[in-house]
Amino acid sequence: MEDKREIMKHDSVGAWAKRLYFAARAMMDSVLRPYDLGSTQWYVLYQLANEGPTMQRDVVRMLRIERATLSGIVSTLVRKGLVDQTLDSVDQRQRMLRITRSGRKLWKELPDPTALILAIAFDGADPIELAITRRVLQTATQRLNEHISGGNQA
Amino acid sequence: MEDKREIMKHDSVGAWAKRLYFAARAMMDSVLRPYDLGSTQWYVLYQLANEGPTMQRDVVRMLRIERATLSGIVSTLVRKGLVDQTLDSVDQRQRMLRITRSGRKLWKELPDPTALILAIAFDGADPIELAITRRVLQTATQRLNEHISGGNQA
DNA sequence: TTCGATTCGATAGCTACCTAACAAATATTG
DNA sequence: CAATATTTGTTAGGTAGCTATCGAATCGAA
Repeated sequence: MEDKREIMKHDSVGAWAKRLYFAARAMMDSVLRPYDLGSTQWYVLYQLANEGPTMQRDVVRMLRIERATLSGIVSTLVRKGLVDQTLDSVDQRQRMLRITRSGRKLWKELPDPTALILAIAFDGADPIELAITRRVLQTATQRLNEHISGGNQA
Repeated sequence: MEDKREIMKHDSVGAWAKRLYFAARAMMDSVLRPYDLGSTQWYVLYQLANEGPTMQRDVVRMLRIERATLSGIVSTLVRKGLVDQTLDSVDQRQRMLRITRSGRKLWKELPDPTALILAIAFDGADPIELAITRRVLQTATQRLNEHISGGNQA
């Protein structure tokens, strides 16, 4: 009764990609839990703390998530008082996101969970093998994405 | 303004693992959408159709998800009439899951989305590179998981 | 200039994951 | 045997993703 299939079969690359993603998420969540922050909330804060005020729609592009997803995350951050969201004066459709004072204060206390994950997961790994892995994953991802857009549009 | 960080930095292995997982999920979802089934629901059906009735807690182990997560998925499948859930006669804590007649009927119409994903993503890829990739991902996952259990318990 | 298309954000409703807390059943142990 | 511990499943509440749809603002083109 051994385990067989998660996303895709057996112990395929796909199954391991999923497991790595979940392990990394678990680590990130456990680092951020004391601060009551989710992982994507952290990314938004990172952006605003390091690059300054950003249009909401640019954050969508950078994080590669849907507008609707970010909309919820932003409203959570606003509710917590970490971010504020104002109408852009030129284009009234767009919203400008800006970290608040208390957001910046929290940000200063925060560890960088991504650095920790990188260190634990890949420290000492062979750079060549890492490069191969990256390329294999990237190629597979591209193929799937092309198939989805191609198949649905043509 | 290029994209920087998803889970972990830049175009790290971790970031690509996440992207591959989401691309595969998107493909799986799009194949299953006409049948009104989610990906994990499909895995549960797969198990019950191919291995026969299974204890709920064994499904938890095989799918590597939390009891609470499966609980919700099972109740969805029961609501749809695809699976039934009965008390075990010996151990009244446990529930036995069994595919229903209409579940089996649906199962016969269903394509295998995992085969499709494997074909699109990895067909023609170098087996050696795939093996390397699998090993890199596996090692990284193990390291993260060890760190989580180790760090929290010791 | 007006009418239609596009863009941006919000909302509703869904899947899939998680933790925490609880109740019931069973196992263990003093 | 009784008290305690463990196992199993559910519920509540949270995060993170998605699609579909809507309304408001803006842009373009006839």
